[in-house]
Amino acid sequence: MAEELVDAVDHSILRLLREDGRRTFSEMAAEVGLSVAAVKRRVDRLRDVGVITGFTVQIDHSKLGWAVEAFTELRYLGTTGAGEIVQTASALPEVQAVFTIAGDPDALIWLRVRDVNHLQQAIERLRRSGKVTGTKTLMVLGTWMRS
Amino acid sequence: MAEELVDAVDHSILRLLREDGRRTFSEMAAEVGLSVAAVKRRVDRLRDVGVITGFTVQIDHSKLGWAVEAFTELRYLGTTGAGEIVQTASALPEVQAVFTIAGDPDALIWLRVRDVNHLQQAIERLRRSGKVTGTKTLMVLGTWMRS
DNA sequence: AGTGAAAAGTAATGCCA
DNA sequence: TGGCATTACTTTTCACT
Repeated sequence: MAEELVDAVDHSILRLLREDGRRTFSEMAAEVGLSVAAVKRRVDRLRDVGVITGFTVQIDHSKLGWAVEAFTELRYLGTTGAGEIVQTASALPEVQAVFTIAGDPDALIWLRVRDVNHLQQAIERLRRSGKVTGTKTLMVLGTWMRS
Repeated sequence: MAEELVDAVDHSILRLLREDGRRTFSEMAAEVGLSVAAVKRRVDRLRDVGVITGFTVQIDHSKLGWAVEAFTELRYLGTTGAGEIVQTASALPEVQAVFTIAGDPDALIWLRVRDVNHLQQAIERLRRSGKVTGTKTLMVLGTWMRS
């Protein structure tokens, strides 16, 4: 058995950074009971090994006028590869995420749009952008996300 | 027409923070051509008006041993309210997000689990946790997320 | 709204246990 | 790996435009 990649202190640091990605090293150091330098070294290491892939801001998109969310299940021609699905779908600015799926459907697309009219346009562009054979769209009424 | 909540400079700042949520004010100030104090004031304001809801770290969960993702579509008894759906589903630690849906299904649950065995356990707990009448699970093979 | 400068706090680095 | 001390930056605040 190899040494574990992430110990309990690392998990505490990750939890603190999930709650507030701009927490200072000194604040985290006080919480986990290490020095500032030790915490920085752990965070640097977590980035190096790829556990931490980045930091980002959380945005309320409805306040920016993109109030409607939906998921679209896509079915593709049997010859279509996962890479091709991601490439064509992610080209649309309305596409927030692309999940390729085992079985039926072939992909699940997370869309964020201004309104229902905009949703229709986005779905139509999705349909035309690849070898899409069918779609089913789920309109999101409410969202809860962890953290 | 009211004054716009977010102008072009704010959008630039948001883009910079989406790319790296720990960017310094001085770095952003240089990018957008304002003083450090002006950028800080805008970020503070974006938080105050609720456009920015927080900052967080992006994590590669597969490196932490949670390698499997899935979406489960849930159908509930007709009497079940959206609040109840979110409350019961979000109680499971495997649940990453809950989307309540217009029509059929009633909810879409984003799950993150260690392995397929763990997925089965999570789905069984979901089924028993509320007035669930049916489920359909989509296994995620690959994920692409914007930014 | 924005600027510039001072004060306080934080990050980054090197050296030693 | 972690602690400590030093230096360089960054954040924060405030008076002024």
